This record gives sequence, C-alpha cells and structure tokens, in this order.
Amino acid sequence: MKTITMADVAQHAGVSKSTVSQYVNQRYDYMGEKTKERVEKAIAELGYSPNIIARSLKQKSTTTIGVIVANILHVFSTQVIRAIEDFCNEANFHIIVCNADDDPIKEKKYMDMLRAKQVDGIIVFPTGGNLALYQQLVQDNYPIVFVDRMVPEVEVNTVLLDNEKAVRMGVDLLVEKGYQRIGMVTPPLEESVTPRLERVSGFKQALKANNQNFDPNLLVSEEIENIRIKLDELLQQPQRPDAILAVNDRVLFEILHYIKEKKLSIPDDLGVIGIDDVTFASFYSPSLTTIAQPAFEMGKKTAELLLNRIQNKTQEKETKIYRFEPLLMQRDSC
Amino acid sequence: MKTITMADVAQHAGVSKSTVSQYVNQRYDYMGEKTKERVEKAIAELGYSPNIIARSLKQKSTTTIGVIVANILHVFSTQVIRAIEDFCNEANFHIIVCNADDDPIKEKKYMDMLRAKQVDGIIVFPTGGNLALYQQLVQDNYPIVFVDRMVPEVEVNTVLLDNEKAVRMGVDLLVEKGYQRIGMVTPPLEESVTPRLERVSGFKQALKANNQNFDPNLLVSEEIENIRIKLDELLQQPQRPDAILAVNDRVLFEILHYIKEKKLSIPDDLGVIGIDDVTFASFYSPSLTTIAQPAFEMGKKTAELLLNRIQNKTQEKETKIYRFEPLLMQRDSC
DNA sequence: CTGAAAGCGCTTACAG
DNA sequence: CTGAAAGCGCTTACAG
Repeated sequence: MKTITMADVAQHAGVSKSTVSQYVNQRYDYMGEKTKERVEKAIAELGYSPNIIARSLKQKSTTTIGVIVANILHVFSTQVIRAIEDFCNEANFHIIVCNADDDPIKEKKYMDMLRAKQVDGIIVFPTGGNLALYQQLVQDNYPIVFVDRMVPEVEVNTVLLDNEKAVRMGVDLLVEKGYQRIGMVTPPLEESVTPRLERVSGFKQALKANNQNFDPNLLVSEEIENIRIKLDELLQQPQRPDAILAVNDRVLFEILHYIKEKKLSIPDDLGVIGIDDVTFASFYSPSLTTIAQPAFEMGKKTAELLLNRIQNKTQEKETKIYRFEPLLMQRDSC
Repeated sequence: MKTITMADVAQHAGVSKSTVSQYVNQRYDYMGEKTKERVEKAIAELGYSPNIIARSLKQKSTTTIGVIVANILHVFSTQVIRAIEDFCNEANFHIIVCNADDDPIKEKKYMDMLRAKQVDGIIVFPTGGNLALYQQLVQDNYPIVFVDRMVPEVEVNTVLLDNEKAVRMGVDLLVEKGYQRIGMVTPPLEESVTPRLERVSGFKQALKANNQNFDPNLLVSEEIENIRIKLDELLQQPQRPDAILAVNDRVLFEILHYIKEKKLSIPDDLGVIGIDDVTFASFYSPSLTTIAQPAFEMGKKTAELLLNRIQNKTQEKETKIYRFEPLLMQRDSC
C-alpha cells in the first residue's frame, strides 16, 4: 500500500502543497471557499492523514513527552502515569513510558534516547544517580520535571508528598490512641530515595513533638526479603514496640504477612499504620488505617508543570518544590 | 542553545555528512582509520547526538510502538505493559501508552494519532467497537497484535488467557472440596469483553463436566457498584450458593467487602475463588485461592509477535490465537 | 487568495 | 575510501 502524501492530495485537488498544508492546519484566513472544498474532498477520497514525523522535523515539536518511572508495577507510579496521560491527552500529547528500575545506567540510556527522539520534555522519578546529566539538561533549558523524589543539587520543578507531615499524622494518631512505643519499618535508607529519608526524619521529629523518645532499636531498615526476620527480632525484644508505622505499601505487606504467620492480632497485639493506601485496606480484617498519597493530583500537577513549560514558554526561571498533603484514612488497625 | 547537527560535525571534522552518517551507523567497512578518529573526536567535542526524528522520516521506522490498554490502573494491564516495555527495551524500541477506557471513540482517536505519529506497530486491548478500523489496518498490512480480548471478525494475532480452562480449574477444585451449589459473579456481559463471556460459558461447561446443573439464579451479572446489593439477594435466597467464583479481581474485592460487612466466614459460610491473583492473597485471612494469569509471559509474547512482524518481515500471513495457561494458586478460601 | 522554493536533519545510491 | 546530490513529507516566508 503506497502511503498518501500531501503532494498526492495537492495533485488530486489541483492545488499546491502549500495550500493543502494551510488547509490541514486550519489556516483558512485567505482560502477561497471552493479551494477549501476541493482540498477537503481530495483528502477524503484519498484517505490522507498527515505524517506527523515530517511535521515534527520542521516544527521541532513532537507533542510527545517521556515519563521515566522507577517501576510501573508500583501502584503509586501507575496512578501518577494515569493522571499524566489524562492531562496530556487533553492537550493532544502522547507519553512514552520507561522503567528505570532504580538503575542510573538505565535511566541515562532512556533520557538520552528520549532526547534523541526529540520528545518535548521529560518527567522523571529520579534515581539520583545522574547528577551531571540532570544539570546538563537544566543548563540546556530542557523541559523536565521531577516527581516523587527530589535531587537537592538540581534546580528542577519537583512534585512531592509532604512526607514529614504524612509521618506526623501517623505518629499523632498512634499517640492519641495511647500507644507508647512506636516503631518504624523501612527498606534500606539510600541517599537517593528521598521519600524514605524524609519519612524517617519526620518520624523522629514527630516523636519529639509528642514528647516521646526516639529509640533506634525500634527503627528497622532492611531489604524487603529480610523484613519478616527482622520483624521477629524486633518483636521478641523485651522493649518491643506496641505499634508500627510502615514506610510504604511493600513494607506493610511484609508486616501483615508476619502478623498472620505468628497469629498476632491487630490492633491488640500491635497497632499498624501504613503509608500508601492499599486496595484491600477497607475490607481487610481489621480494616487498615493508612496515609494515602494524592497520586492523581500529583500526577496532574506534574504534567501541568511540564506542559506549561513546553507550551507557554513562560520562562519563569524560578523552580519550585510542590508538596502535596497526605490523606489520613482512619480505619481500625490502630 | 543551538542544536548540533550532522552538518556541524562534518564541518568540524573536515569530512562530508555522508561520512559522518556512515560513522554514526557503524558502517566502518571502507572507512579509513584516521577519518574514523576525526569523526569520533568531532562528535565528542561537539556533544553531538543524532536526531532520530530526521532519521525516522527517511527510514520510515520510528522504533516506537503504541500500546492501547483499557485502563493502566488495572493490575493485569500494568503487568502486561511492564513485560512489553522490557522486551522492547532489549530491541531499543519505545512504547507510547494510551488509556482507551473501553471507549471506542477514544480508541479510534489514539489509533489514528499513533499511526499519524508513524509508530511501527500497535498493541491493543481492543474495545471491539472499531471493526471497520481494525479491518482497515489488517488490509493495509499494518503491524498490530491484540491482547486480553479477541475480536472474532478480525484476523489479527491475539494473546489470550485460556479463560475456559481457568474457570474449569476453579470449578473442579470447588467440586473436589465438596461444594454443591457453585455461583459466579461477573460485571455485565458485554459482547466486546470476551474474557467475561468465555469465563461464563466455561462456567456452564465446567459444571456439566462435573455433573452439576447450571442454575441461572446463581449467576450474578451486575455493575461493580451494585454487586454487593445483588450478592445480598443471592445469599438470602433459600437455595443459596455455598461457593462463589469471582470473575475478576474487582469482583473479588466486592465479595470480600460484602463478607466482611455481614461478618460471614470463609470458607465455612462460603467458599471463594477469584480469577486474577491479588497482592494480598497470601496474607489475607483466610489466604485466598486464586487463578492467576501469566501476565508477564502474555505481555512478552505479545511484544515478541509484534516486533517479529515489524522487524523480520516474516510475512507469515497466518494469524493465530495464543492461549496461555492459567495458574491455580491453591490457598485456604475454599 | 495561491504557488514556487527553501529548508528541517538525516540516509543512501552512485560516481569517482 | 569519500563526497555531491537527491529525497523523506512536511512548513513557511515571500512573491505575485
């Protein structure tokens, strides 16, 4: 099947390519009514559809953006992507989705390829491992927005959860419920994964604000696979916690798993709160108190920031950190 | 910042654009060692990166494919997308992800735009609402693969779960466990959502194979929002089911919600099996018996079929339905 | 009101 | 072994 080009339409309609182009781009200002009809008819008859690649080459805009997530399998990423896609769809933009798997090398490869493909901008959940690259992009004035994680060294608009507040809400509630020894469980604290870091520091602050001591023995930081073992140690010690804050949904899963294994009871044996809402929170037994991220709002804001930057050219040099309010979903696990 | 083009590199290296192009595309066959070095140096010094859009225009390949899902928020879609992305990444392809929301109009818009953007092929979870369009694509010999759902009228490679077998595994297990009156709950049976249809017809067959009668009163087909109400009616009737098969994860959620509300007990009051594995199956109480879809294998196969079609040009005209084996995850809910 | 021409940044057959 | 030239399918300033 030979593809139909603008030249074919022009010939078929007996006009020039320029005129067809004007028509396609709806610049009817000076176009005669008859010309318009002729072109319209030719397009319909030939089933012509413009080649956007060719247009992109000339116009230097692909109406496509890249989105690099750590892992699309995480519920939070999925929700953010969905919100971005919805927003982009409104603006007739498309999104290319990439999984960097927390690997700076993969991240760099994707960023390079996306730029080579001339995407108009990039949204990234940064690994933090490509400082020089990020800085280069900023210097080139290339449109980019970070989400979920921040990179303090780089001046980029960034959309984040108010992590400290999220933890504070959890601790406040636990204290209010009378818990005395609150523990926290988190995956390893890597420097680049700022939400975890902020949640842990928020934890210490929140305890202090509630006149509780921070006991390092009640903070477990461990690979997901080993959390259940560590949890056992944590709960066997004499001064064991009476409540636990799970730093994210993956950790919450491990805690619930452990509790089922050991036939413990929530909230009697242990109060539990998780950051990140989970699908089964409301019908689990007991229903689970969680602190949800407003993922859709965050995704929308991220897309909005990027598209504004791409379209308006509102060169507001100023870059900001946008912090979103967590939502306390109070249920029965504490 | 002026962008560096191939012409700049050529000038800087004192060679022609052709030579730079040869170098970039690693066609060193006839290239002098010195020329090579000069070009390499020029590229490094200028920080040149080829414009893939320009290349695409000439080569008629964008190394990008489109993926149209019903909704990226569904876990199954997410897993399929992840597998597709991994496979594409190996081949240096990118994926544009779109949500059609089961809306044929959105689906058509996306398909048209993706083609206009010259993607090399499209993977779609078809709404079924664009027969003419699908057929046009097939006729144009445009690379396309369907996944999750089939459209019988269209000759396209399609990757599916063996839905009848999935249900049979569930029914067989329930019968084996001594359940006598097995019910099934599903969202509305729309003609285009073939998995649901196949699961219901598989349900009838499986009952027959187990010498059980199919009682239409035990089949609930209802919008998600109303399922709990219908469930109540279902379980209030004298001849109520002693076990229920949930046609997908969304339905399972409603069933579990209802059971918790009514303080019923699984599996004593009611046996439960769900199609689609769920994150909390193993640590729910009781742990939930599910029939999992091999989503990653399915996604991988889908990507493989499409890329083969795009790359090899193995014009094997023959199109096939690929059925994947469900996995019975036997746990304690029946 | 419409068309001829140049150009976006590449690739590629061909000449030498 | 390397370069000049044409062309991919558009857009756009400019001429008329």
